[in-house]
Amino acid sequence: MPELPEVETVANELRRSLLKSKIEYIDALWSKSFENNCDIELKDQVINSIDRRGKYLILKLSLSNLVIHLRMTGQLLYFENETATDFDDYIRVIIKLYDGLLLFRDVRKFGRIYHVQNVEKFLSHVGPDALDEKVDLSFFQKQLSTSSMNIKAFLLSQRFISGMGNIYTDEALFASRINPSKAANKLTKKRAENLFLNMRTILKASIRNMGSTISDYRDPAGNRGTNQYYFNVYGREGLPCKICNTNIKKIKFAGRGTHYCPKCQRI
DNA sequence: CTAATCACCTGAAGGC
DNA sequence: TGCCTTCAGGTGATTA
Repeated sequence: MPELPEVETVANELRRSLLKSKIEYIDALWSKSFENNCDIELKDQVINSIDRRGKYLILKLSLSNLVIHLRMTGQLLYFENETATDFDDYIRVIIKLYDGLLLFRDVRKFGRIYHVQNVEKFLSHVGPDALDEKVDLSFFQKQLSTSSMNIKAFLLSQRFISGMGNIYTDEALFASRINPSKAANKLTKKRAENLFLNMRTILKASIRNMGSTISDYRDPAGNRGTNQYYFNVYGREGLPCKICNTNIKKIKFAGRGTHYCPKCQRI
């Protein structure tokens, strides 16, 4: 479900309500949804800051950290005091605060809340965030040059840079007129630069639109995003390309549904 | 190293 | 109505 812009929206929303809140207890209704990798007591720890790296949310506590990945259908729902109204069958973890309630709702049970001591170590396999200032054009080009993977799998892997998912990868490749099967290390300098700029523009625009809601995504207040109204290829199979009028194609590629314009994105 | 497939889960949608 | 298949904003392990 959520990619970088959606997780960023969740982080921004949580910062309004969660900072300085103190944890009373955490109750995992579905045990796999909460992974405790750290012996430190959670009770009475204060949420000091909320960060994001790629699609991971990071709640920094007084002594340890909660790292959250929403995967496909995860949602964080916040209720001030105890006015929780949607305690449905899909609530997997209850994070009870002294002044509120944070519910982790997740239909497909893929999402996780990890309790960890060392975030850097825990996320050592994840590349820097796509919008991190240290990911500049030269860093991006250097990453591209290290891999012969196709560009779609490269962007989805999270290893080189993190935060791009299926939607924004398809959109960024279309905007850059790059075929998904192109090898990362074979992109021309010009195409690589285009991709870098389009990727950032598309991610930032979606953040301004509070993310994209296809079906499940909601922010902590239950709001939908509106960025789905601006897709150029995702979910537009059979519809005319907005540039050249050719029908947008959908194929299975890199294990995912992949949308592209066969004319604008020739191999 | 890359690429493909399965596994983890549930629900919605389409075909018959 | 119901059964069966396929698909879904993700990722990690395993196998070629």
